[in-house]
Amino acid sequence: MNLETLLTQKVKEVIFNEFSMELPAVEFQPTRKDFEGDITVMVFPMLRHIKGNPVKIGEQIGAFLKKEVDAVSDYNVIQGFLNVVIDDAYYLDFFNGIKNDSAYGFVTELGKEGVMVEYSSPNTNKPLHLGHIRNNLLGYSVAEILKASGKKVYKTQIINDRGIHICKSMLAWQRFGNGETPESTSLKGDKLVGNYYVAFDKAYKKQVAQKIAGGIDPKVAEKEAPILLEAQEMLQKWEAGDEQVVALWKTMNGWVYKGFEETYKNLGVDFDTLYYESDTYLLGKDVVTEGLQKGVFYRKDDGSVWIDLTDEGLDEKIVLRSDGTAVYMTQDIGTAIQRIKDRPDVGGMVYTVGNEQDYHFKVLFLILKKLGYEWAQSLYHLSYGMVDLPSGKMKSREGTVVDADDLMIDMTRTAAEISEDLGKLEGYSETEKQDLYKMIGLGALKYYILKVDPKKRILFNPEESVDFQGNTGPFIQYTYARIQSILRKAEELDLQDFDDLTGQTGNDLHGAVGPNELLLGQTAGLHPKEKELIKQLQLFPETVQLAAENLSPALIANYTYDLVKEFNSFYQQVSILGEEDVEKKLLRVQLSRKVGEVIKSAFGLLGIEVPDRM
RNA sequence: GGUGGCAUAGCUCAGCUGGAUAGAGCACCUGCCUUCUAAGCAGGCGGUCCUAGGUUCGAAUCCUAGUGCCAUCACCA
Repeated sequence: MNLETLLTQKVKEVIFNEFSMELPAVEFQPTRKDFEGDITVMVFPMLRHIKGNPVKIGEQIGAFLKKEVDAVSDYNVIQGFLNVVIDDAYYLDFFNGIKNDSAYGFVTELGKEGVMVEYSSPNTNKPLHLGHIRNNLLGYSVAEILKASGKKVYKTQIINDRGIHICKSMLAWQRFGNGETPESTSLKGDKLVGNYYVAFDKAYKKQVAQKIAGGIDPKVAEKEAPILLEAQEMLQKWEAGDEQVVALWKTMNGWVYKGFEETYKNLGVDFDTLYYESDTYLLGKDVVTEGLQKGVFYRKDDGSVWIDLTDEGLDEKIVLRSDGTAVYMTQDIGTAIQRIKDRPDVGGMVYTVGNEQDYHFKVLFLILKKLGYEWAQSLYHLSYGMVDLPSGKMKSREGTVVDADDLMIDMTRTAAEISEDLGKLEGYSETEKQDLYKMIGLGALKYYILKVDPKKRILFNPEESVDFQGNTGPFIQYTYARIQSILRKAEELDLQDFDDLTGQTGNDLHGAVGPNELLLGQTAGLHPKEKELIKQLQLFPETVQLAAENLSPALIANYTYDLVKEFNSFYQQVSILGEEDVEKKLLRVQLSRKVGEVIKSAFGLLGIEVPDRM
């Protein structure tokens, strides 16, 4: 039984004995470092149910716990805080119970019901940028966390592969491209297409300026620029299935997909199923027609279809244009329904989309609820803050975006410079080194982004490089590498001694003392740092669950940082391999190994790899 | 204007369902590498938790109002 549950029972028991009162709950918190003890029982909240002096009540409870609970070795009361000292044996026992559990912290029996996590969902007219990186890292990580918490997860995205923005790039390429291809220019396909998106905007602005100079009203000029009209015409042709336009569209999208694939691969994210807007944009229409009959929607005189959400404190929202074409909302309705059809085991969905679309998703979920879909109540918008530059918002048309590929290259380069300065990679081949630099560079970037609460905006200053010291990815990777170094030496030193480190049964060196009784009979006790480490390890499973409930990788990042800080302090203060007492040495090596495993597991949830050396 | 989010050290951020003297990192200052990797450890400096009320034994945390920043309210996505 979990210690807190046991203590809760016992506290309730003593209160019932003394006051004939059934406490609804008992509150705990970890004891602050400045006081003696491990777990603190809060007496104040009990005063609502029973009358008395908090110090006295604390004393009564403390005495009872010490007498009745083996794990409680002592206690002290300060004000309304009952600090309980937990016996080393309890912690050792706990550690022995988890040390060989390779999936520690994870729920390995997945539930029947699946959850679909959507992320990335880019437009195919320009390359991915820093904003997409945050989106991708969050989506990937949340999917991994949900999986670890016991959910069956499908990663997906909706690729916005059609629309006027795509036509703009296509038209500009036709106009100014001279038949350029990724091959002929050695450019990534998404970059090439993105260039033409910018080229379109340039030409468009020029035309608008000319018209305004010619005395035309700016608003009219913006709508009537010839190149824009042409793009709109192209969209109509695309919708009509014009062969040439569709062929060009396929070609250019193909270039973009290849480029995206490379970026995703470098970033280390993946997907289980893909949805394309061009396949799904018509789906929602039928649903809207149905909803119209059911009275969920209504038609205005001009033929457009709307939903009235004023009862919910929202506005009216359009779901179909007067010309019968679909809007974004129409398509999202269709896509959601299609996904549940495709995967009947899916009971909920998580949409990883920036907070600028909060309203859109509020409306979408409401519509699906009103349409009577039960699963609509299990839809979540993982709404995250924008990534801003010191100059403000990133704008692709103005070229102020931080490109995803460039950023990854920069980070890798910085990691390489630092590593070379430190010069600890003797014996590594050039490819091994490059792999490591990338691992560290991306570790820094990913951690930097994921440690921040998703809903908060991030200010990214390209002038200041992401740190590699302190609360950073590389710091945690470094600690992992240190641990691996210890484990390598431990094996070299005395393989026999550490047999059970690798999970093999091996011969028991210590005669009657089995691994689960390690140190239990000893008087020496645990070093305070060892105890703190075990306590921190204890928190991992609940942290995974909490992160899953809150869809927050930041909780995992912060947990890992605390664990690693604790380990480094331990590492500095006690000798591991230099310890003479064999049992202590063995415990310390095992502790180190477990910390390493948890770092690896936790970072895996963030999509960050860990190195054996660095 | 309506709605939603955010506001904590010079900077970047933690602070779980209200609990003890509000914590980290960066930056700045001081120590520690002939001993398991110094991308580290130990310590110092640094706070009107946006403001004003309220609830409570107790508020950075909950409620109300205000201020500031951001987003959104399009037959855009």
